[in-house]
Amino acid sequence: METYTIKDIARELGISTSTVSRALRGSYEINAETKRRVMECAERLNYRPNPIALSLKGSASRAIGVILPQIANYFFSQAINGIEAIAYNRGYHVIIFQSQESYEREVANVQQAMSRKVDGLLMSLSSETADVEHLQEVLDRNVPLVLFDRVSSELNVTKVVADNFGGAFAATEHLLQEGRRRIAHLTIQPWLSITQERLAGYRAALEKHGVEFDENLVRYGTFGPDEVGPMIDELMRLDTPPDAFFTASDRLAVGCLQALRQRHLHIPEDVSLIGFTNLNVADLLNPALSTVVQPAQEIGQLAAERLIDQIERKHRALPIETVRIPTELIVRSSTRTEVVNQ
Amino acid sequence: METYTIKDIARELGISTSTVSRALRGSYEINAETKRRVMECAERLNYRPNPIALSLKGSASRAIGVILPQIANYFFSQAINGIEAIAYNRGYHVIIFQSQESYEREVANVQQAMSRKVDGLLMSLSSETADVEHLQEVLDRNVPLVLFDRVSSELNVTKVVADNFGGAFAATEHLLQEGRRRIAHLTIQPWLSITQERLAGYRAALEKHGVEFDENLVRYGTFGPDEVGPMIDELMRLDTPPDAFFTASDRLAVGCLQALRQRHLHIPEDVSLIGFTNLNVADLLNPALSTVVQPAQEIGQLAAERLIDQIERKHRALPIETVRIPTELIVRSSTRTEVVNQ
DNA sequence: CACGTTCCCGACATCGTTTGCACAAATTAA
DNA sequence: TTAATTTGTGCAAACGATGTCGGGAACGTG
Repeated sequence: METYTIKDIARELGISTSTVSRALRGSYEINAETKRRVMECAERLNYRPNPIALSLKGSASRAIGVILPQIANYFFSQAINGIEAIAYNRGYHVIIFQSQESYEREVANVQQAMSRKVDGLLMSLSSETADVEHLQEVLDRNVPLVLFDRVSSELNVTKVVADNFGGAFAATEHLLQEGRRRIAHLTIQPWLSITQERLAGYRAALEKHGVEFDENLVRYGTFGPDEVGPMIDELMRLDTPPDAFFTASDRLAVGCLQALRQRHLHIPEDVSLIGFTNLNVADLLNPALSTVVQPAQEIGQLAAERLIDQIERKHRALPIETVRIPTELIVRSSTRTEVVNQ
Repeated sequence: METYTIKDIARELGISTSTVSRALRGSYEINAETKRRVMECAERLNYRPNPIALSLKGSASRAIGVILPQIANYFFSQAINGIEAIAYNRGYHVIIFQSQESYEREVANVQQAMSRKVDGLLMSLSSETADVEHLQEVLDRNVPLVLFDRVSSELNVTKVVADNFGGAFAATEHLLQEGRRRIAHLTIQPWLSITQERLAGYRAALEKHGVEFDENLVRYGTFGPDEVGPMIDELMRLDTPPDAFFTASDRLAVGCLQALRQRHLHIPEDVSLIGFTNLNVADLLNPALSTVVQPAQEIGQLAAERLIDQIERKHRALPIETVRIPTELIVRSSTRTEVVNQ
């Protein structure tokens, strides 16, 4: 099958390309009969407008760019599903870029997306991203931008996030109610919004229950597969070692579970463990992992909806707001000291 | 920051756009001094060529398209990582499309990718895809195409796959050596290449060990979350019910584990279970899941390498071949009848 | 009959870049 | 000195689609 252009239709019908163009987009100033013939011919040749040419002209590309740290991550892959679902329904294509947690690549991705003329951008910041100049440029160019999950307070745009404070508060309070007092918090880079909010929730719960905050129990990092173990060893060597772990990400929760088991620390007898995760096999783990679940798919959906709303009503600026979606605490064996039914 | 074009440079320097264009790409027919001035100016304005315009011209876009069933899948997300790594090293951008296991969307994705002028296409077929006409078109347009994992025998292109036969053979033989005789095989759509190869490996192992093949023990399907349970009930009601399950995908392995546990069937005492999966938490499950591991990342890498080789040596056609990568059998508690050390 | 409208439609410029060709100036050869 | 060649540069077309003009035909109105 060839690719036909508006010219082929014009030649076939012996009319000009402008007429074809207008007929195709149903302009009122084209004769109904001409329109019909053009439509028929386009149908017959299986004509598809060339989006590249359209983009060159500066019109809408009906594509939205999604830039996020990495796809191989339960939270993000589910968020993408949410985004795709909405975008598809509203007639947009989704182009996905991974920053691989690298600032440099994030900047390159933004440039790619801009120069491929996406109609809008959906982003979750890389963990290396400290300044947001590259996003300021996006705004300067008047390209709609919505941030989700990993957002920046320096940017005045619509954001969609989970209720990180509430989730962390609930998790910590749950551990406290189970009688834990030395709760370690393993989390990611300190400058990320989600890190700060979760830490705040953790501290608030401690305070409410009269447990003193001990910064020795909080660890930040990227935590590759081999780093979790040593860090746990370090924590367990403290004068009063932790009796519970609250981790702030998927990878940390799994890495922590693995490391604790390798060290023959029993969960939840010796220490209990709760994660902030979207792992869909959390209940099949050994022991079943208590988690704070973030509605990843819903976050993706809402972010996509806001973005497309902005794209389509570009004239009348939509209000900028931060949408905060509740999280859910699911208690399983890894934090339950009573009899376990599984 | 504005976006500058070749015209701006030309105006700034009082020369023509053609000269700028040629200077930028280092044409031998441009004065060294002119070149230097152009380079300096481009540098100063932070000039970036507009890829859209380049694509319109029909030249390389330095982007490759990846079309696969879904991202939220351990195998595919790891494969994407492999693809990204290679593409990035060789200076290509990756544009990802999900077919969501829908033929219709796969076709739309192919069209999108073609009209966005990707330099090549990497694909894993949706489970609905029975004919490959839409891919024939890709070849007709002379766009390099490499298939991975879910491939079609009807297409004469380079393919990168796991050794599905060998993996299934090893898994089945392992179960037989553990004394199992009624091995159920839960698999996906029968027309997919991977399904057929795995089934063949399964049969070959049975045959080698003198166990008769019973087609009642083989089930095909898409298996949504609620379908695995009823199917297991059905199998367990057979005159001689299965004493082992061999599943052909990530989702099936997890779904099966969940369903078996809900039914209080003990693993591996009552039935044993082995999966064909890339689940990175397989060893943390309860019980730890034996698996045939496919080197997903390596498959992605090899596929990307082959594709880029083809793109860059388009003139001299590279040999078409099928690369088959060995799988690895990892035995864990879910199939081990002896004492379990986990 | 002259002029204004309306209705359809085509010519042409445009977006940013590459490229074939022409052409002037400078250099070399005869 | 004249002709031929080389060197460096600009003009214009092309890619596919849109949009601004403006023009021809048919009609109505004074």
